Amino acid sequence: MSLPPPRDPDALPGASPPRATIADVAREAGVHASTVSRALNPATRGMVTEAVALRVAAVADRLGWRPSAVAAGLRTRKSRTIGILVPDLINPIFPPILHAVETLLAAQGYATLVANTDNDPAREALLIERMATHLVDGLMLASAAAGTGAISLCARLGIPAVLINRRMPEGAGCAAVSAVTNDDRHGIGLAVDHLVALGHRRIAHLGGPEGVSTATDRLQGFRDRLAQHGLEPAALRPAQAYTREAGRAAMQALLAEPGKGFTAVAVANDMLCLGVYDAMEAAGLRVAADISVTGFNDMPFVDRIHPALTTIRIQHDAMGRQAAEILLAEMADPTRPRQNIRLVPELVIRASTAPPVQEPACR
Amino acid sequence: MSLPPPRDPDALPGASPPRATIADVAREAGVHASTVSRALNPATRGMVTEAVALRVAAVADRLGWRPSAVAAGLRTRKSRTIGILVPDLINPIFPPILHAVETLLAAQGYATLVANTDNDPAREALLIERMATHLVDGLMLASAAAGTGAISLCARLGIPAVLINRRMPEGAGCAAVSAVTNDDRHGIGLAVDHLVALGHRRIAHLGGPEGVSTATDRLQGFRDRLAQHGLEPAALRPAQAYTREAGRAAMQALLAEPGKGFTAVAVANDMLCLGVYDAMEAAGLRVAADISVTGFNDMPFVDRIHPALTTIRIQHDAMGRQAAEILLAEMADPTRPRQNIRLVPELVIRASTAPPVQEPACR
DNA sequence: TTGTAAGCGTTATCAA
DNA sequence: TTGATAACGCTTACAA
Repeated sequence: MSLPPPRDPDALPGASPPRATIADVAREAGVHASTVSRALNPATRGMVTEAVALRVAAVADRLGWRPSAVAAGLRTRKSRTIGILVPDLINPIFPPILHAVETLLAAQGYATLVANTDNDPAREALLIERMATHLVDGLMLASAAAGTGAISLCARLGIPAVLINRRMPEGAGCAAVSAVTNDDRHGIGLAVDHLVALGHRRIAHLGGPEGVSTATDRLQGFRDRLAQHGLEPAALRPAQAYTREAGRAAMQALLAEPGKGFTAVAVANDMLCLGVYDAMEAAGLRVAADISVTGFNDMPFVDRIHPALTTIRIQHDAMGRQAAEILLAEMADPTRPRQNIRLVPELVIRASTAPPVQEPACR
Repeated sequence: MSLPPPRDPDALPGASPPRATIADVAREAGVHASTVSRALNPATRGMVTEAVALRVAAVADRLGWRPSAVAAGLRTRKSRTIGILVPDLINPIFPPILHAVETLLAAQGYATLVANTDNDPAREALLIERMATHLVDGLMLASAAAGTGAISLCARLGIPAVLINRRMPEGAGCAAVSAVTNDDRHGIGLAVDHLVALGHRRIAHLGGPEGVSTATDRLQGFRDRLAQHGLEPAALRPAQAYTREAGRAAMQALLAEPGKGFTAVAVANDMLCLGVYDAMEAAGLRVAADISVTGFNDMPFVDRIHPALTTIRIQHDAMGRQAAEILLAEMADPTRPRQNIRLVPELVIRASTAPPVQEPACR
């Protein structure tokens, strides 16, 4: 690639020269604009003589021509842009997913538009509308809580969409949209198995916010696996959100419940666990020694918290990558059958779980 | 807002009805398209009679009209889109910045295009070109290593840009681009003061990758403050990158250096500290008890690692917000003087620092 | 293989 | 205040 032509030295700083257009290249190369378009577009290069293609490319290069995705998009109704909505970028499980998504899309020539919904359905709808305005070719929703209209909004707007780490409730039009999630039921089951194997019999569940599919699945998986061991939940409590603060509050409430002694708590996600640690510290209880704690996600650095968290490792990367691949495939062929991918999680045993004490520390 | 017209029940799934355009609205409302444009664009609404504005709005609403940012962008050469380049989304200091940026920009009606450079200058250049293709109105660079052509590329492309958490080296055309950074020299100085106050005299520095402005500034700040205390660095070592693994490797090297006993190490960032902890554990050394460690950034959850990290808290939010504000201001007025904002960091004392032992654990 | 011409949806300029 | 017209930069039937 050569440099663009030297700038007019008299130009105001900030006032850059007008970009070369296809018409400019056409004039310089002595061919028609449509020929330039064909020569410069990799998909249509074959329609043009090798010699012409070379000459046009050289001229384009010399003039510093850059394609205008905007002009092309107006004509083709495609922006080569994909939007991704996340509930909360601060939650460490999303950056790895976003990283995987962006990397895969960039390799395919797509730009990635990111927005935070902050768990606000109204904001989510607004952002989807805005993305539609920008003519995104597809949308990845890591934010759609079951029951909100995000998915039907996408359908109305004619935007292909896939869900990441969220899925539609069973039966509620599952087939309408593809989803890539963890096998949350299986995952929480691994935690239950581990706790039971350690000897725990009185196990509580600190769940995610109600209505979120990950929370629902993990709760259900918890109950089912416990039942398979012939046990009942010692206590159940949803957190208000997947935040450290909500985890602290929920754990405090759990500890305060009368007559609900438990020796272990299976928590719906790692972020909540940080709050659980906070609440236990405040209550003078030791993690593992007094109450065993399991997390979910194996988010970065939980191997370095104290005590290191026993948790369920999910496949962040695969999640982002697969969702992006499915979206691209469905964009290319809208009749393609929808997919419901469940990635298999794995148990990571660290130091936050131990055999139970004889007397429940919390009763 | 009312619903768009019901879809044709015979339409293929995925084949949504063509979106209403301004021309459609004009026909239905019995006015000319340009009038519709004026009525619907908040900036020009005043040019049109109240009655007409109302009628047009009603029709637009009924037809489910949405503006096409693409068409408008082609005409106005503005996309209402801002790009942000980050070196590594996985590094936890970036999500909060990105969150702040996206929130502020969304409130101003801008969409945010995100891309990862993975610290690769070639990739960075490519992504900037691609963003130019998408006609971004401005660019936020959290990735520009001093010396790479990113800034001059933006200038050539005529894209307003600001740096976040990075700045141009002194004298190297500082004035050309605004930057929002931490006062890194002051920040590392706080760590040095704290260690000296604890009684440390043999203090090492584990720095960031060479050529990165944060690394340069922190190194310089370390030396300067140490000199003010009448001390020499006990040892200096740059990490290859701001990663846990690079931190581990650099700490191993530091521990292996002959005759360089030190009782404390001021590390250039928290991520590196995780590796420092790893290396110390592997070497059978205790953080704080044997060697005190300070970090930089106060990234999420370092209060929960063991021992809790003494570090320098930076203003992530303010950084993203201010950078976005400056960018918007410079987009509005390109002649606006460039700004070089340095945010003031603060020392957070936790458990990774303690008075030195008499005999250096590492000599 | 190349040229012609129309059009994507919006906004800006000019005239009425 | 509103209407007519052109233009933004590119793609794509269709014609040559």
